[in-house]
Amino acid sequence: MLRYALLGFLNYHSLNGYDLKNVMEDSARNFWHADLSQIYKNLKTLQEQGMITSTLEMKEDRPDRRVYTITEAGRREFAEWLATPLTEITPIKEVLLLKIFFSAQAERISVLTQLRLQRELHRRNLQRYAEQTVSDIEKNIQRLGASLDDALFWDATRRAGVLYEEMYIQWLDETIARLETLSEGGT
Amino acid sequence: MLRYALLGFLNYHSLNGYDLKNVMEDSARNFWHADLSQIYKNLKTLQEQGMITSTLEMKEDRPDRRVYTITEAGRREFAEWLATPLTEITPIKEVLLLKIFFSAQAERISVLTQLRLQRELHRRNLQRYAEQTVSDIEKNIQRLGASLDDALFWDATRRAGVLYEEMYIQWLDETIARLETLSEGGT
DNA sequence: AGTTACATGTAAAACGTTACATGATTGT
DNA sequence: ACAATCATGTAACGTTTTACATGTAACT
Repeated sequence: MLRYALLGFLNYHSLNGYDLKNVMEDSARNFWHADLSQIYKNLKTLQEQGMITSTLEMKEDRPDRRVYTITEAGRREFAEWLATPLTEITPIKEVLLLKIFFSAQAERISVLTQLRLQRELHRRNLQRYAEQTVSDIEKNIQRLGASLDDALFWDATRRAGVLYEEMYIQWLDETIARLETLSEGGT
Repeated sequence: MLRYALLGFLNYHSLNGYDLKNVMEDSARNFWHADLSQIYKNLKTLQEQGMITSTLEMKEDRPDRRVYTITEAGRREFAEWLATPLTEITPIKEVLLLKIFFSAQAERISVLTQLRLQRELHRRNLQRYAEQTVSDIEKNIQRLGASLDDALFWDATRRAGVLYEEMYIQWLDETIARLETLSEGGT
């Protein structure tokens, strides 16, 4: 899957591995992430498959950069992926829910502490997504040389992040409240 | 992570690999999943580490079953995991959002079709979670020999599934509406 | 006649994370 | 002084998926 993310970004603009990582983190961190070594490995594979080419830029004061450019074959593969509908839902793996599922066996106070900690983390995340306004998206448009059309879709993914965090916080509040009510009477 | 899911279920009741898979699918599919071969491999590792033991039950008409039982060391490791707070949020990887992010480059109609297909899939999922009532949870309580306390936490994870799907459908509706409005004027 | 349920596993490939190695420049 | 930014990569490890292998019994 990562290969398509990389092809997608390179389809706007030629970039090196390090910058790809940063661009991804700035624009897609609420629905996709990859660490640097994974990105480098994928770039190597994509080049071997002829989807991208690279040139080494020599720098005197800074480290050399290997800049990747998408090929025609790469554009075709990417366009094909874009046009192929997903026939399934992305399955979720949510560690907190796994823990909560088994938490009848844990100390009630410990569970509450953990839920409150997660609430704080999600609250911060929500704030970040909510503050990421149109001007931030415009910054990315310039950096990648994208069009105004892109802004619409990018904002839709940002909006998904906001809704997700709002939903998550609502669930945490509900669950915390239920546990607090229980604790009043018993242990 | 899967190891803790397996230990958690075995903490209620001894089970074989095949049944673990089914129990997991029935009770945890909205936040965790694993395929059979992965489960078998993890069970092997857990046994090597002394967290579980196994006995082979010979059957005449059906295949033999290897039934796993949690050890004291296993219970300790599981309890420790339960008590350790998560200091981070589980990062999301959502393929649909990755596609939408790049969809300015796709046919508008194709994007709409894909969003509508996902809406139908999420609608079905929501229905399933909403219909999974208290009686279903009671079934699982009996199957695993769990307590009524567990029902509270299991219902909380079910509720998380409902909220997630409602949120997802809301986002799809919003995004579809935005694209439809755009299409009225232009291409 | 074909599929699903029951049941366990191996092998290979794909995907992802963590640790290590290197080293200059810029900001606090 | 210390941390962060810039920059690329390898090695080892860990996780997950897919394909293969085997075989009976019950259901449609």
